[in-house]
Amino acid sequence: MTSASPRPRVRFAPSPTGFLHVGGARTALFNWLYARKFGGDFLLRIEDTDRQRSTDESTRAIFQGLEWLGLTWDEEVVHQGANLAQHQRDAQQLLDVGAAYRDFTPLAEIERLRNDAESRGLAFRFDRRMALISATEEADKLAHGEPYAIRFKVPEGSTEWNDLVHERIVFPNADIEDFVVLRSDGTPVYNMAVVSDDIAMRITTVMRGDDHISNTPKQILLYRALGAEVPQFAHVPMIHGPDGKKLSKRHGATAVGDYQYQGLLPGAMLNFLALLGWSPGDDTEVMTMDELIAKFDVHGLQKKAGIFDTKKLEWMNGQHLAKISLEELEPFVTPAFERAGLATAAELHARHDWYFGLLELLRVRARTTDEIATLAAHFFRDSVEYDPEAMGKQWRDVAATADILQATRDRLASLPLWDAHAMEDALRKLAEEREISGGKIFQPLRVALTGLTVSPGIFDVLLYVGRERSLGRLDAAVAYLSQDAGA
RNA sequence: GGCGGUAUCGUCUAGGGGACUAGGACACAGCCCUCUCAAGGCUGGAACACGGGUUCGAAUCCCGUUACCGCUACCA
Repeated sequence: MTSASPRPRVRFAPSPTGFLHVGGARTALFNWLYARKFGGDFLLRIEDTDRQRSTDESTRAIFQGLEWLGLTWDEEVVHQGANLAQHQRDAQQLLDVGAAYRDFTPLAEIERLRNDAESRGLAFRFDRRMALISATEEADKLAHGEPYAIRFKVPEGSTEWNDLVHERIVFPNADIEDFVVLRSDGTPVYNMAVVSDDIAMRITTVMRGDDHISNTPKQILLYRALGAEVPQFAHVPMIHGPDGKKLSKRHGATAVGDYQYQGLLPGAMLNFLALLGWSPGDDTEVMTMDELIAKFDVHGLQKKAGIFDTKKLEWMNGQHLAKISLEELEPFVTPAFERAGLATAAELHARHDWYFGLLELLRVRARTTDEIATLAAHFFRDSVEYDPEAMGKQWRDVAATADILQATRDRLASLPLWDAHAMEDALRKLAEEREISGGKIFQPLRVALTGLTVSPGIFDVLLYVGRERSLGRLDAAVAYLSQDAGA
C-alpha cells in the first residue's frame, strides 16, 4: 500500500454539466481542507469529455462557485478533454504490456446480446473468448482498418485497498468484467481518463463521492498495469434530500449559486457543509476557516449519507452573521442593500459609522444578508407604511394613541440632546406621570416609526432614524390618526 | 439478479467493550431576560434497525436478516 506523502496533491474533478452542486462543493471543501492542512496542493480538473452534456457556461459556474466559497486551486485548471492523446497513449501502453486486448466485436452485436440477456432476466457479462482471434486474423482486421475497442484484461484474484474513511474494501476480480478502456472511436472511457489524468497530475490522494467505490477496483487495476503508484482513496458519503433520496433540483436549491443569491455567507455555507459528513470529534460547531483547517481530519469523516437540512444552514448563517467582524460582513451586505434599492454603496460609505452601527443592530436579528436589507428598509425610506395588523394591535384606541404619540413627540422634541439615555428617561417619566407601563408608550411609538410591531430596541430606532425624521414620523402618525378619528 | 457500501433522537452528530440513566447541535415546546423581535440562558420530549453470537460485561467486536444507497455501459 502507498504511504502518505508529506505533501499531498488532491483534486476536485467535476463534470461541467450544470452548476456547482452543494455535494460537489462539499467534496471540494474536504479536498481543499486536506491540502491546506498538510501544506499540499489542491487541483481542479474539469471532466469535459462528455461533449454532449458539457458546456462552457457550466465550467464558468463551477469556477464562480468555488471562487465565491474561497476554495481556490493551486495550479492551472486541467481540462480533461485536452488530454485525449495522453489517454490514448496510456490505453496503447496497456495493449503493449499485454494488460489489454483489442475487441473487434461490433458494438451492435454487444448491444444485441445484452438486450437478449436482459429480456430473459439475466445479466449480460462480456466473455473474453468473444474477442479471441488468431494473430493473423487480427493483423488482417487491422490492415482492413476494422474498428475495435480496447478492453482491459482483468486478472485473477481480488483487488483491495485501505480506504481512508471505509478502511478495508475488497472486490473479487471475478465480479469485474473486462471493461472497455478505449472506445472504437478512439475516445477513452471514464475510468481510463481519470486514472490517466490522476497519474499525470501526480495525485496522491483521491477524495471523492462514495458512488465511486465500485469504480475503484477497476482504477487500481489500471494504475498497476500502467506501472504507476496507486494513490490513497477516501470515499466520502453523498448528500441526500429530506426524503432520503439523492439531492436533486426537486428538493429546492441545490446549486451553490442559489445560496449566494439568497444572501448566505460563504463562511457559513462552508462551515455547514463541513459538518455534514464530518465532525471535529468534540462539540464545536461554529468555526472559521482557520479553525476548520486546524481541526480537519479524515478520521472524522462519516460513512453514512447525510440529509441536507436548510434549517440548520440558516441557523449557521445567522451565527456567522452575528460573529464575524463588520468589516468582513460589509462586502456581503452592501450589495443586498443596493439590490433592495435602499442606497448605493457610495452613500453607505459616506455614512460609515451610522451604517456600521445599523448593521450591528440588525445582524443579530437576521439569518441572511438579504434579511438584513429587509429589516433596514424603514431606516432609509422617507415615509412609513403602517402594517394593518400593527395598527390593529397597538393603535386600537385612536384618540388615546394620537394623544400619547403627541405627548411622546413633545417630550422628545424638547430634549436638548438626541441621546438614548435622555430619551429613555423622558419617556419613562411620561409613562410614570400617566400611570401606564413603558410598553404602552414604546409600542405605539414603534408603529409610528417603523410601521411594524417588531424592530430593534426603540431607542436605537430613534437614534438611527434620526431626530428630524423621527419627529416627522410622529407628526405624520398623529395626523393620520386624527384624520382617521374625524372620518 | 450479482457485487459493493451504510445503519445512534425527525435532522446533523459524539461514542471506537465497563465512565451510557447514551452527550452536544438544529428543529419543536415551556420558562427566564425584556419596550417588541431576535440573540442569549434554563428546562422538556425525542435514538443505539432486528435477530443471533463472542464476553463477567456490547451502541461499540463477529455472523445473519431487513431497509436504504451506489455500481453493474464502447455514460460520467
